[in-house]
Formats: sequence, structure tokens, C-alpha cells
Amino acid sequence: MTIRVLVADDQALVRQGLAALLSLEADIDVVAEAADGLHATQLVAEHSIDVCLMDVQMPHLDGIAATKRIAETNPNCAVIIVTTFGRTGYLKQALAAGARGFVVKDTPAAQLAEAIRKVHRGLRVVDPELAAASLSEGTNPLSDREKEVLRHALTGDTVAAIAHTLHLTAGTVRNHLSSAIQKTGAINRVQAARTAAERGWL
Amino acid sequence: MTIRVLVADDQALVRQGLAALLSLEADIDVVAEAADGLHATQLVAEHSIDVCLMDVQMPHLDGIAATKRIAETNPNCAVIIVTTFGRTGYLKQALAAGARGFVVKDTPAAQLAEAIRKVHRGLRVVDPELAAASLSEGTNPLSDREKEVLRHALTGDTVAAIAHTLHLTAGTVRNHLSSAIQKTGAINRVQAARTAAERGWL
DNA sequence: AGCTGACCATGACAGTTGTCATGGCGGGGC
DNA sequence: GCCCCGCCATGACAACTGTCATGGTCAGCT
Repeated sequence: MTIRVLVADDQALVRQGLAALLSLEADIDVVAEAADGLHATQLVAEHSIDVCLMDVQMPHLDGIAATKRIAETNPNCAVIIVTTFGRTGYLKQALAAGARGFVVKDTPAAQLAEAIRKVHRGLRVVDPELAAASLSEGTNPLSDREKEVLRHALTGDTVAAIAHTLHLTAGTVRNHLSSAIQKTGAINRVQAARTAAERGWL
Repeated sequence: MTIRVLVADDQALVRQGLAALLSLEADIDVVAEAADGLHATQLVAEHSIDVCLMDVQMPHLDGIAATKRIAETNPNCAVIIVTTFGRTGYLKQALAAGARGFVVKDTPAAQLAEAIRKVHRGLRVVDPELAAASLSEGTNPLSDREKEVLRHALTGDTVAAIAHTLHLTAGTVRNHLSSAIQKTGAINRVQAARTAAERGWL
């Protein structure tokens, strides 16, 4: 009775490295690999996967979206998000999408194997540091429009450009930006967009 | 006669994954691991390393600086930069620092092993796609000061704040920013900082 | 010595941005 | 029904930003 695992990561070296690492564990069997989220969702169904290790940043379908799809179609498969950055925003989105585990790539291999066993037993595994940071941040105070204008602000667009693409008046965009700046405690649209992005508010 | 390899990467899973992957090769022996650049430079000297796999983003001493130090003190050790992003700027800096190879984490494991063997034989190994992209981008047109102010602009600091931390006048900072905006072909400090960062000009 | 280029600075100007007061519109909750 | 909130809009104001002209210092090069 080995645990059937799928590794999904767009970087070949990381993907194969994780697979090689897990193959050292007697009770874990890496039966498939995927380089993008879409492929991962297919392989989960085909290979009756028990646990899926999922990177966040992937082409075609990102890890969060892929997790949501798997949670809907294959609830028997537990998804563990394995990500580079300890973004609390990713954590919230991942759990909302139905992920059963969340670890950063900085954790030692032994802990990853243990996490796989735990989620397979039905437990949840979340990096404790990240969980604490997530709690201290509170919930997203931004309205939909504010998120939208902040996303554009992130790319360095001017007010006029944002207003044009969103079919709004320049003044309205400025108002949304202003309130977003207040809510994030920033002094700039740039800093507002940065902190909002860090906290996963976008 | 096996090749003695050191793996330096701050993310434990990636580091151990690479080690596990390379241990499958008969002629390659991973004899040490480092979580930061400083430790890597020490281990290279202690373990008479043949080839060092080096990540770019690391605490204490980044991969580029560590490469430079190793190239000076242990010229017998070949350094291969293994990085996530195909930033052409990193490539140039790495080669200037004395790296003998440059591969992205998207390359398959077999190619990585082959790259290790090649640099051990004295050859250079550079991702061909990246080399081409690097040539098409041209050289960094930014002066030192312009890079500096752009780095601060990236975080959303105001002109006054940048001027204060750099012990300059606000007008001077504006001038540097303005010329940086011209050189990058942007319309904003934000867009200028973004494109400069993408091309590895910072 | 003369030239060039990076660097620093000042002052002036137009344009953009952040803030505020004010108001209209629509949906949800008490 | 009334109130609150998100959304959209306008106008005005102060502050900030990007550009330009000008001029100074200093190092390197011919």
C-alpha cells in the first residue's frame, strides 16, 4: 500500500529533483509528473493519484486554479501546494481552492514526505509560520474595483490608461486608487499595489 | 575518478532534490551542500570540489558574488549557475564573474549531468536560447546612479525618500530617473524600473 | 590642454497624482 | 422605507513627477 504521488512543477530540474527525492521513501511512489496545471488535472484522473504536489506558478493553468479543478472532480486526491515564496495570499487562495497542504520549498525533504503521509491520512498540513502571518494580516478590505485598478497600477500604467481600459473616468480611477492607498496604509499607488499583491489581495 | 560536486541553493527541497537527482549518475558524486553563498565558498575549499552548482538568489552572499570569489581563490573549481529565471542580465554578470556554465532550472536532469561533465572537461556551457536573447538585448545603458535610483523606484519610494537615503538632492534624483526613463523607452519610473529589472539591468 | 562622459545641482514649467467635498445611482439589510 | 455601502462622476487644490536648460566638478582619454 504505497501512496501514489503526482509532481506538478514547470521547472524540469525541480520536478525531477522532487521525484528523485521522494523515490527514496519506501511508502511513496511518484507515478506521474506534469509541467503545467492542465496536464496535472488530467493525470490525476488517469492515474488515480492519492497526493498531488503542486507548484503555484505554472503555464496554461496555475496551481491554484488546477487545485480547484482537482478538488471538484477528484476529491479523493489531496493537493499540497509547494511554493517558493511564503506569500500569505497564496496560502489563503490555496486553502479556499481546496488544498489540503501548504509547504514552502525551504522545508527539508523529510518534512515533505511526512506532509504527504499526513494529508493522505486526511490531515491538513500548513507551514506554521505562514499560518501565523496569515492570521495577523486580516481579511481583504479592497473592493472589486479597487483590486482592478491596483492590478493595472502594478504594471505602471497611468491613470488615463487605466481609465481607458476600464471604461471609466480618470477621476473615478483616482478615487479608487486613493481609497486603496488608504486601506493599504501606503503613500503611493505603487506601494499600495505592492503590499496588496504581497498579501494576496489582488 | 568521479566528479566531486557541491550544490548551493537556499531552498532545501531544491537543493536536496538536485543532490538526489545527481546521485543517480555513476560518475557524479555530490559531496557537499550549501544553503548560502558564503558557506559555498568555504566548502569548495575544504572538499576540493570539481564542479559547483550555484543558485543566484541566496542570503549572505549571492550566487554571482560567490562565483567571483571561488573563481579567484579556487580556479580549479568550475561553477555552473543554475537559476530559475532566464534573465539575460544574470547571464552576463555570471560569465563576467567567472562562471563556466549557465543553465535554467527548466532543463532536464540529463542535460544538467552532461553540463557538469562538460565544464569538468574545461568546456563552457551556456543555454543557447539565453545566449541568443542576451545578444539581441544589447548592453546595459544605465549608469551606476541610474541603476540605484531605479532600484528604489521599484519599491515605490518617492523622490524625496530616494534623495534622502542616497544623500542627494531631489532634483538630481529626478534627473537620474528622467534619463533612465529615456534609456528604457518607458513613460514612467515604474515602467522603467520594471523593464530594467526584466533585462537584468539592475 | 582639450574633449568626453558620469555625476551633482538649481530653477522653471507643464503634466500627473493624491486628496477632499459633493452628489447621483443601485442593491442589500434592518 | 431608510440607511449603508459600493460604484461612478465632477471639480478644485496641493503636492509630486517628468522634462529641459544651464552650469559646476571630476576622471579618463587623445
